Amino acid sequence: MDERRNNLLKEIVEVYIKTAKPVGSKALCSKFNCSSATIRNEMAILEDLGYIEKNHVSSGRVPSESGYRYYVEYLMEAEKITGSDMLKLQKIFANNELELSDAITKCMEIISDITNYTSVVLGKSSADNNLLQVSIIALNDSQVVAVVCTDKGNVENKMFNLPSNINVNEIIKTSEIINKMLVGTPINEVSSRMETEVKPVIKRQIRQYETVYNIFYDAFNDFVSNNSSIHVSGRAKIFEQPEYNDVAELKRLANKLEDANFIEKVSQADEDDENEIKIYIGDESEFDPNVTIIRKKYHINGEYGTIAVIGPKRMDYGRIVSLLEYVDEKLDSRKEKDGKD
Amino acid sequence: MDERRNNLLKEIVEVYIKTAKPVGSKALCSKFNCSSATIRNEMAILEDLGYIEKNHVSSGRVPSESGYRYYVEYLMEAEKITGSDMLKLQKIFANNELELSDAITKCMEIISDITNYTSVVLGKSSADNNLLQVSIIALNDSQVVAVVCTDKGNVENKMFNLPSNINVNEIIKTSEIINKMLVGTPINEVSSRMETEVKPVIKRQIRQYETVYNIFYDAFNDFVSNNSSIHVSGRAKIFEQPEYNDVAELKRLANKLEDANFIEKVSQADEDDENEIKIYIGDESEFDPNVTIIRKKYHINGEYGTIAVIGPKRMDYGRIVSLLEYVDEKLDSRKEKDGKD
DNA sequence: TTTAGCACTTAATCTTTCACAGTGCTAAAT
DNA sequence: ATTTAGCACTGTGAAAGATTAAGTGCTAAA
Repeated sequence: MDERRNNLLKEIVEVYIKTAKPVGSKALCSKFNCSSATIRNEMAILEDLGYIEKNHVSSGRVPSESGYRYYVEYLMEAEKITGSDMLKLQKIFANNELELSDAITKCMEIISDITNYTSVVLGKSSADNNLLQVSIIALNDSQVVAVVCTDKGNVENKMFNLPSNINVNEIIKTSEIINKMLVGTPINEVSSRMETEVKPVIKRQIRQYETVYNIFYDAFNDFVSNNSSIHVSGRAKIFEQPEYNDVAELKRLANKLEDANFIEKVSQADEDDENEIKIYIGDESEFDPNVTIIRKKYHINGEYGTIAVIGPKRMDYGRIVSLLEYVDEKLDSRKEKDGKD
Repeated sequence: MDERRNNLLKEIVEVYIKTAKPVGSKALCSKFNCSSATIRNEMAILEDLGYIEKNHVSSGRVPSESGYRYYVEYLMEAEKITGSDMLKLQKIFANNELELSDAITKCMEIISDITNYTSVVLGKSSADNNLLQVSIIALNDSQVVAVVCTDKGNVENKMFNLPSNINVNEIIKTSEIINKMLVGTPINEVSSRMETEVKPVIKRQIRQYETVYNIFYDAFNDFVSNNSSIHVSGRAKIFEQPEYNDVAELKRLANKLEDANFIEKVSQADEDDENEIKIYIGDESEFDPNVTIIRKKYHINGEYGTIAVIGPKRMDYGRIVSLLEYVDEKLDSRKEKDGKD
């Protein structure tokens, strides 16, 4: 891959990103000061290398999946966020009242808005949270609410109907035992410590210990499973992209975006590096062969999360990366200012 | 409108609902034991009356908005829920573990699934709830969580950063005052009683009373505004309907279903009768001229809500009504069994 | 290596044709 | 007074061809 060939591929990818139309040899002559025939020769080589494709024998070229991959890896220039993009996001961070997690959501809404891609915020509050206390609020003789609170201020609650043979006081007594034993325990370890350490203790002190135990066990489990928030913005925005100018394709994607485990697939960022923006092109996304997902982990105040943008493979990589970088940077600086974590 | 004409309109509507294709005169001959010419004569009259329409001069007839209206008002027969439909919903109510509000959501998911329409559950927990207690949980010297709990077991929480000149104990003291004064107050009246009754009291007893007051005021306000849940099922299901076999129409609806205030428009059920299933056809829906919304209010355990189904105007009115009736009935019986409310 | 030239390919668009499903109207039949 | 048969007419939709535009690959010369 000599320099001209690299530049040619770069140009093809970028023109295609901009126009969504296959790129022909003529269109590139002027840029490279040579004839269309020369370009064609080079294109033939790029095609042999698998970086570009033809839709049919006489069509212009379109980047292939590995073409995009090569582009983001070696050709894409670090793009600075544009002034107007920055301006729109700045407004959000200017407002210090906004809680950080709301600020993230708002940012992604705006990104979705200005780019016509779909964006996702997945927040997982449970990680890095330690149990602060579990309290019992009695509604009446037969109903109680268990409220679980962590040291990071995340709260989750669950209501229970008590069987008639269980007294509210026993529940409260149990909660006191748990508080004494488990304060400070990482929230996702609480369940197992309940089983191994707490259960034997309350077995001795509480009459109907099985039922009582289950109430608390359920409440903690609920915490871990419920305490994640999901925000999808602009589900319909992505349909504005010209690749979805087709009923079948449109329905297919609409269904996928609706699918319950869509979030899961989009945000399997567990293995992502904490500090890196990752790009998953087409099949790499494991969500849909025709989209690209760009995502970044974040970590503020004991809330782990992922922000992600979903667009066509022909998405504006440079712009999205610059936008996500900006958001991330702003979050970092706010985090420091708040002085927590 | 003599009987034959009524039956004719009924048949046209029902055939069109089933086939989504304009209904011609020939297709109805056998059903009415007369020639197509006779049917045509009658059709011309129905068209003059505004109940049916033609797409073009030589097409079959399609019900008009007022045709559908007339149909649901006078012609539609009370349909009994079909066995297979019932079976699918029964599974949900068989599971007594499920909380009622979850059961509703599940039901609507299933309805969306089996009918290919979109469904919505809007729950408003705040109505009919009375304040049980507000508790303060201190995370550290500068952060507290206010937990508001109602007698129906609805809990909402909000975290606050304390300014350095405010002591946690003052917050706790305030919470005790509030609890003493306001227990049992309907949750949506709490804000105003805070202003008129509580504020003067804490003004005397608490130093930085303005800031402290605002914390609680905000927490209560949050309760009222946050304590509504929205579930939309099968946003993409409705696209399977043949009327959305067109990119522009599909995008239009996708955008509307995405729109933030879509829920609001769909569920403006305030003026609906508590016990009646209401049908809003086309423009009547105030959401979109090309859809019908069928909805029903529900009211269980201090949770007001609305369930709604959104489909094309050509939706299966009888079936949806029977499904919603069934769900409502089951909710009622569960409500009695639980013995609350 | 590059380029001009040319034959060839395909998609896309437009036009024409044609059958079909349906209508409205008239005049005869019941 | 209704109902019906018959017929001319109309818009749709699918199929078939014609035409154009964009772009390619290859060859041979520069």
